[in-house]
Amino acid sequence: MGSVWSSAERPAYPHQALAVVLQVRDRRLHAMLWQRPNEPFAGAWALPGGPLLAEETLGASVARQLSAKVEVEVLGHLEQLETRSDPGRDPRGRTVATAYLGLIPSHLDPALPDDTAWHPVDGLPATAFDHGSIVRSALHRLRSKLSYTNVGFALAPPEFTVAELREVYVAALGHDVTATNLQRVLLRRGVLEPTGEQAPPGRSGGRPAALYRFASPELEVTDPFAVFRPPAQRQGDAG
Amino acid sequence: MGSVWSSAERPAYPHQALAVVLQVRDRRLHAMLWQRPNEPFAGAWALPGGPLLAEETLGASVARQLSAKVEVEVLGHLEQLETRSDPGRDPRGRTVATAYLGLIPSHLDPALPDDTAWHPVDGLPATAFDHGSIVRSALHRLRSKLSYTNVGFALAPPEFTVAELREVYVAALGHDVTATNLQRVLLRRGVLEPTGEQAPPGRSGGRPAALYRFASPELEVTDPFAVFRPPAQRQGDAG
DNA sequence: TAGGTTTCTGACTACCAGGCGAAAACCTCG
DNA sequence: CGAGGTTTTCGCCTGGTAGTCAGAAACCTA
Repeated sequence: MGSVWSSAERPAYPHQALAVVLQVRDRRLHAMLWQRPNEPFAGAWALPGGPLLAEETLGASVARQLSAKVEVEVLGHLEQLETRSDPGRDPRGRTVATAYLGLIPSHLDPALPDDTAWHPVDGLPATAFDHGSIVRSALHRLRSKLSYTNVGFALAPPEFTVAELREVYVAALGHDVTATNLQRVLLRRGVLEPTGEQAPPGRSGGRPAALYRFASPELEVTDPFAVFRPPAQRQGDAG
Repeated sequence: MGSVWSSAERPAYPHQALAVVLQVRDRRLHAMLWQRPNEPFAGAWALPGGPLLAEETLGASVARQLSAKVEVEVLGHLEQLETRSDPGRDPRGRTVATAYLGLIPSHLDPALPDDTAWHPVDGLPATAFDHGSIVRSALHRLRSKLSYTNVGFALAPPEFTVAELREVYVAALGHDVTATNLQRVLLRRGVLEPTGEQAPPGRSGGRPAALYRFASPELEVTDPFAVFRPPAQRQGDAG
């Protein structure tokens, strides 16, 4: 890197920004994919994305590419995931691709182009390139972060009942979660707070639910657990 | 991406693979840096790395670049960290860089080239490009992973006493850790196991310490905590 | 007003991390 | 050979947090 490289020694590669956009729809977690009309992988489903342009960062690029599919304003969260560099990942020629993870709150239903659709993440159709494996990486990242951060805010509407939030978590995590425990854990951590309002009484009766919101619309990590923490930081140390 | 791009529409960029190589040396966590002889940033310290070649993956590239500094065999762990794409990150022209995190066990002392040296991570010298911020990212990643994975195996010798392991953790985490708690936590999780042997009695007396090893030389994540886990996975549920 | 449905709250259990002190096992010195 | 010092190990206690369950609360419909 310190040396001066001739152009022969500094090969350059087209670089793509890809996005795994996830949303809970109809109680299931979906990924946004578009269907390729041409070879290679004609008919297969691919992640939205495209070339990194000369003057933009990868973050700006992925936002720009996504704006061709949905209004970027619907994205509740966007973070870099990983970079794929297998020389054979695109049969047309070498490209490097950096994937991002994007999340859309469940109450939105943005219009999509004709070639683009939502697919449940369990049971994806045939995918192009290495995009199937990238979606699995994104899934893993999301499920981990749901446990020790407040990313949930990016999947849930601005205000919600505990029952609604539970549906989001069940769909995203892929397994059952009890409403009682979800509420208590998130309240104790301080990531959830009551709005003071009540949801309109249900169609089928029952006690009206209280409304909650996420305390911070920023991503915060609640330390995984208190293991190996400096002694002074603990709380209940009177003796 | 589905369309065919002309070369004007598919700009290409030199791509670097960088490595943040960390090791605990003399009870402090150090990063491996080399000093740039030329502009830009002449005299400043930079991460080892270099250009991604035509037929290699980023992982292979970073290993190849590192082999110019140390024998790659000393690396106990290597994982992708993040990709930097700021168009202005290199004043000579745009490059994209993918950083990796590498770890070397504390009992090794590989020979380094003359321009390369270890620097304590708290108190780095002037760094080139965005490399200082990349080191901070690596630090954050390492410290998180020490809490909920067994990456410690990549920083510690193959066999060690609890006191020795404690020194590694104290250096890497940057704060104190009690030997008692460290031993109990790691044993309970099953990431540590006794070898059955004893360390040679100390120079200054004292009870000889038992030797331990990491149970698995593979990276394993011990679930951060049991939050939002499926009900059936719990153990002591008799009623 | 009675019965059904949904939500909320509190109590109980299990598990895990942190801290402390005593006991164990070794050394050196007198 | 015993006393004192040093280091490690082990057990006990505390506090915090997650999971489960049952009952109370609050609404609807009939």
